[in-house]
Amino acid sequence: MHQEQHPAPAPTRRLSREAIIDTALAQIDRSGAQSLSMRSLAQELGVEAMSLYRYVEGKDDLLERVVEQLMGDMTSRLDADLTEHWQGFLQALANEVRRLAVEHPKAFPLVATRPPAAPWLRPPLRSVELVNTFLSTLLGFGFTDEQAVHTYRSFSSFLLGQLLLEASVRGVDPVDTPFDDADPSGDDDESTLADAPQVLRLRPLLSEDRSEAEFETALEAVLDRLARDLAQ
Amino acid sequence: MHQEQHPAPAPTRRLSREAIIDTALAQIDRSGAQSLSMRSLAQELGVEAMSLYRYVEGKDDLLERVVEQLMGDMTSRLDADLTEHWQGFLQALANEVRRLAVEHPKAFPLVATRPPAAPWLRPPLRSVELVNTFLSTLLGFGFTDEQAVHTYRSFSSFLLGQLLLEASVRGVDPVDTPFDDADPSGDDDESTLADAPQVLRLRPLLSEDRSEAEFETALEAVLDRLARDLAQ
DNA sequence: CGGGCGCTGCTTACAGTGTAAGCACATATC
DNA sequence: GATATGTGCTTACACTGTAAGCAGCGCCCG
Repeated sequence: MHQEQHPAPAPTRRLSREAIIDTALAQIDRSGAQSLSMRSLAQELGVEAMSLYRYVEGKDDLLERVVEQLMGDMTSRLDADLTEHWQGFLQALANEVRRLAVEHPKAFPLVATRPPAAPWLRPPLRSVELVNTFLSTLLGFGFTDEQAVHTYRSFSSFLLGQLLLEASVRGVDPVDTPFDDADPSGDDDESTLADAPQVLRLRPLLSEDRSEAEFETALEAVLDRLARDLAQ
Repeated sequence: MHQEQHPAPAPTRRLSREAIIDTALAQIDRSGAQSLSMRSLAQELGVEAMSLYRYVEGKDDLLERVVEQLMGDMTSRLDADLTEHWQGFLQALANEVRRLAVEHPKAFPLVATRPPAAPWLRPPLRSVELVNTFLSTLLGFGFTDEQAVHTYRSFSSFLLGQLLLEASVRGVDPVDTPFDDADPSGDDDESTLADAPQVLRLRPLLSEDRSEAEFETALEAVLDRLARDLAQ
């Protein structure tokens, strides 16, 4: 029904919702969500801005679609990832969401901070299917309603805090060459840190990127905690 | 030095950085950071938009100042709040930041998600002084450098996840009268939830606002975990 | 006291944003 | 071939942040 009948009608002249969303995501990955405009997006698609409105309700809708695309087949990947204990499920979910944050650090803030469609959709778990999978999986493992919901809450805020911070670290462009940044005397850091001796002293330690290891251990801590809560 | 010499020169005609920042915060509290514009802010101050630029570098700078104002005297309040054990300090800090999130739910996303000035400033702890107080307090309690930094990391992502979610729940305007929202048949919720039976079933449970209690118990969990880490 | 000077707020202007409304043309159908 | 349908373009408007320069006031100094 929706098939093309021409052998090769035009190079890329044909617009499509998918292409728009993909290009939008690409542009966000490249230069951040802030600098995405309907016009720049249209230009990259070789098209005029208003043409996009045939496929998308507006910018908000577009961003929502991008988020939807990112959450994408996470649900299916998790269904396939059947494990024997709930810890395995949560671990798989955590890794899945983290992969998203690491692969799209500039886009992750969208997933994390866009106003959720419904009050029970807690970022960064933004798809109803996914939340449903979450709840029914846990219920399947014998959780009570309260336990499942409590776990959902704990887990989402764990993911949000951990990954939003990690994404924001990974999201900054390496434009700031950390050495030789002109201005060798009144360095921005030094001046601000004048009366913050501990920060100054611990700066190298604070700047280390331990995010992967920290994520793992924090995840284990959360799982431990949940196990303890369940046992009690 | 900065004294006024006139008895009463004009009603409010005198602009000031403080007044600008306060009004900006008020406007954000009222209608969200999204809808704050230099022009609307100027109008509320009975002034033209460009006048603001005498006191503020630009909009980004303004928002940064608002954040600064919010973090405000938190450091001093914490210094006064000397406690005997590090748990007390972290508890006081947590409550302080949570108070901020609860009192300014619409402004808190700024604190939480604005790109931090330095990589070692992890939202929502956005002031160098505060971070310095954090570190030196913990060091004062006998923490090693690594332990202090680790605690700083754990604690900031705990606060971020927990409070960003709480603020986003509290931040939505009660415009959505939950009943009688026209459109009685194809309700947005029902339609989306058609194939998410668990979400549909648990909706009341999911919509409950347990944020204060959850915050307390999550905080205790984090403190327990940290205590365990330290002992080992 | 007068003349400059600096500060304050205003005016104008421009480039950029999201998007509403209607037009032109290519395509698909009868 | 005529007509309907959709696709992309054009134009337009209200709004954003902000650069540049100007008008008037109060202050200080000669």
